[in-house]
Amino acid sequence: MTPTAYYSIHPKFHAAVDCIIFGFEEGEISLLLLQRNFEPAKGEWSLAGGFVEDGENIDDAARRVVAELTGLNDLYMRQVHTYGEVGRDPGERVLSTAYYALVDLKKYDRELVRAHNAFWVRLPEIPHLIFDHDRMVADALRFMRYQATVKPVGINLLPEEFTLTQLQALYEAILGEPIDKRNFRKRIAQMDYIEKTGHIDKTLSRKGAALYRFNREKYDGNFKI
Amino acid sequence: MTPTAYYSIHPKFHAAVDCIIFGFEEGEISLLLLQRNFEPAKGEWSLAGGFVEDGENIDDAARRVVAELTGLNDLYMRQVHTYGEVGRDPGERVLSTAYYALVDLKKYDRELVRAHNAFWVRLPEIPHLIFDHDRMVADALRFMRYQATVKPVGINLLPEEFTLTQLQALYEAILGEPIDKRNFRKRIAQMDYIEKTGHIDKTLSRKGAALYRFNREKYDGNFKI
DNA sequence: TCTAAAAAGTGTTGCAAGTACACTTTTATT
DNA sequence: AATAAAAGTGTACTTGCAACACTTTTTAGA
Repeated sequence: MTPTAYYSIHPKFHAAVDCIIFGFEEGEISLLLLQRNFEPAKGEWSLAGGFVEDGENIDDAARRVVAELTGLNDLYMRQVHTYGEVGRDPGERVLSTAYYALVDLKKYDRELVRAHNAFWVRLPEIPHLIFDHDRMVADALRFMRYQATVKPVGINLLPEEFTLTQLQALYEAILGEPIDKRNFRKRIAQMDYIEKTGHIDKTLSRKGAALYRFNREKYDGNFKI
Repeated sequence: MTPTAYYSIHPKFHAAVDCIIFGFEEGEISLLLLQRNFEPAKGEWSLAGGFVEDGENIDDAARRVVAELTGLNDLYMRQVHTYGEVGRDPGERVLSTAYYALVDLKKYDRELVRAHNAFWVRLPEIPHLIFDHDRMVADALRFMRYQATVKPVGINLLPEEFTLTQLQALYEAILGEPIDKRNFRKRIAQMDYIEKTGHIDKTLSRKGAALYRFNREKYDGNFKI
């Protein structure tokens, strides 16, 4: 068999990425959903998705989809799972790889979102989605919550310098449950990669709150060996 | 745009599954590797792989690849990750989803393995593999080891009734490090889904060892709520 | 200037889980 | 009867996690 025949006897498929784009603002997590204005499933709610293009890495395709919709680059983005059931897209056979991303709701491009017929929906109010997108969201949420207990997921959602109160609000939003303030601060104190800057933020409190910063070098260093 | 056009303007790709098939016997984990007798990369070592076919779920494709090579069905098998770098397969663009499986080295079909030019290689002796297969193995191993700390990965590798010594040997092989016998037995005793059968195994020891059984109903029940 | 309000900040105790560690019991074999 | 080989067993220490409430600081407004 020639090299070309080795490949060509096998079928090809559309490869999609579906992005579970979580937005964070004021202690709440939202999910970016699109109302489809095309078939199949026109009018129904779906995740932000797109097709992988020729010459495009699959991770880059996911980044592109998020950027096209929100104008945001350089996000925290992770692959969740690949869904390859035969009938999952009733239109044609499509293999879809799900990614989740976390974006700052203060920074996204409102025009782009509106132009795509997209809307931010708070987690408890998520409607039923098309195809297997409900399952994708559930899988992504579980994966993100697990990761948040292990690594500093979502630090990119905070300003460069942030207070511990802000950080706690972020984690409470991600995990979906309240955290004890003293225990939280104890845990953060053990992480040498979250360091006090010496600056004080007075905008959110009368007393003033110490500002902290995420030190990526120290964080990466913890896993080098 | 017609529904068909919506799909057809996008490219299609070959979809592969690559299987990290771990075999267990006598306290050691091996990996099933193939020496490729076709281009590209003829003569080099690779994972067991195959292409997803029309009308075939991707999970089923992975099961089929393992079955074609070992004759074994109904294994513990989990999706690890999808690799979609543009140049990962130098022949053509192929998106590959990696799965890991755990099989019993006493049960596989030797003829099938030989016919496929495949060999079991013990973990420390794994050679360099083609493409990004080295990374796949590393990812799968990390994933399996994490899972083994959380759930009873690999119970299917043991006989229906097994001794705690056998179970410990399995976990030591998976995790790649020795485990304290007393601590291990304490941990197992807390798992109500691993239950004593009342039978005694005398083949492996003079004193005789109590036989245990994995109770799937009790295990699944632990996560129903 | 005194008071009230709002957010930041701070320790201790108990419990559970994990880890380190070594000897006794049982029985088949010689 | 002695030996060998594997099974089986308990305690003390450490560590991480969870529960829990008051004080400090400062500004805004009376």
